[in-house]
Amino acid sequence: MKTVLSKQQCIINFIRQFLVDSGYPPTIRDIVSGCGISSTSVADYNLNILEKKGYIRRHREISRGIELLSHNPDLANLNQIPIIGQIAAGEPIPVPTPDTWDSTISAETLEVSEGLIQNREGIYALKVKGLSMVDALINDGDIVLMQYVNVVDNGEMAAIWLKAEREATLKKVYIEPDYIRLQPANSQMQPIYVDPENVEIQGKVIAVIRQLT
Amino acid sequence: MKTVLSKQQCIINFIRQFLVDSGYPPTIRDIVSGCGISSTSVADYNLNILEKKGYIRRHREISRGIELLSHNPDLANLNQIPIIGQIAAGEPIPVPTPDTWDSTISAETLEVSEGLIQNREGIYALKVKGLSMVDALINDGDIVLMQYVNVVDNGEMAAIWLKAEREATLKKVYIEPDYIRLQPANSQMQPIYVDPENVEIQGKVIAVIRQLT
DNA sequence: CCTTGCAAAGAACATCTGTTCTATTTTGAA
DNA sequence: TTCAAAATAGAACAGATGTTCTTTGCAAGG
Repeated sequence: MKTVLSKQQCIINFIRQFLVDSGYPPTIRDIVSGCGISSTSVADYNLNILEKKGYIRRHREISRGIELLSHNPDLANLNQIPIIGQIAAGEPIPVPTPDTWDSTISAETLEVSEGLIQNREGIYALKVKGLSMVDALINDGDIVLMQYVNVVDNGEMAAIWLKAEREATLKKVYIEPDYIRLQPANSQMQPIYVDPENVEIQGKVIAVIRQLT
Repeated sequence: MKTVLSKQQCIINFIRQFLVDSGYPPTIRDIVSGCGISSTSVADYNLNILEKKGYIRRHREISRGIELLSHNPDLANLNQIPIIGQIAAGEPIPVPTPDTWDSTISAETLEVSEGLIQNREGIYALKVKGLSMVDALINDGDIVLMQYVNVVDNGEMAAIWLKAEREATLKKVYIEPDYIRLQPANSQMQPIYVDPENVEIQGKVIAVIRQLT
């Protein structure tokens, strides 16, 4: 199997990894050996192209003067999100209210990078139990990242508790004159319409994470 | 009158600031001029003390080999995964060539916590384009975390390239005596059976991440 | 076929940069 | 004060490292 990554992409990745590992940028010769390049001039050549394309900035005449422009890893921050329970059809959704928030103790937590949850408050996670959400493209065992809210904008995916049916589900919510339309995320499925009185919004979905073995 | 900041304190601050400003660590002579020190040997002398005290790590014989230890533990368990392209039915699975480079590669990366990818090698990510993977519970715009492999265990979800159909797809793969069974992740869907000759495995799916607004 | 331009190899070069050595000054305790 | 340790100066050295130049291979276009 031949090399899958193009030379320039390999260089970018290598610099990024080197930076994380070492705390300082690589030399041209580090890149040469790290990316299997044959000559320093080839690395130099490609670095110039990468600079022209805007991926890096080079500081001439300065050793290790390669600055990665795309991303500042220092800003990356991991957040511990509590997995406070599971969501399944026919079971109540265990949502923490702001006052009970602090006392919530959860066994599991999820590590999420800052990018997924941008400065948002009231984030928690639920584990999906059962196959009742497949129409929302959510499988058994998936983790849904949630944000605690009372109201949602039209079209946002939210955790809904249908009082009459005693059923929890994840759907896109559209508020229309006489009823609320719950649209599955799967475009091949039909929406369902429910009485606003019957709906209780428990939070909106920020992200879905499915981990396979 | 004495300087308020001790020399060593000044050095630490200078290194930190220099790193933020430049993206690479300072040389000893940068420190000399930045902290008003009179000789490189003095800077060297104090850097050694700082290393002994545990504030920095020095990499000998390496230019700019000064690593600030204070902020690094957070970075340790965060990984930058390159999003190297997109996967869609009817398009080749992106093996980045110089032309796909410009349009797709981007310096786009995904920050993933160590837990999601446990010490695995050859991890990359693809963005799913189109609705052709809904039977695998994967939506338009989802990110799939992939690992390069040639063979997969029975039941693992993998990126498949069907040569005859010229179609890329994500399915669970089961190798059976005379054919390969491709099972959608969605249990409501039927499997398809294909000739082993027609199948090219491009990598297996480690995780699916769907980010909603 | 020839030309042109991109990409790559390899080597030589200039200088950037950490290290080291010795001499000198300052500090702090006895 | 006196002396030893700590800290500072300055310079020279050796190795690390970016740059540049020439040559070569290859593919596209005329």
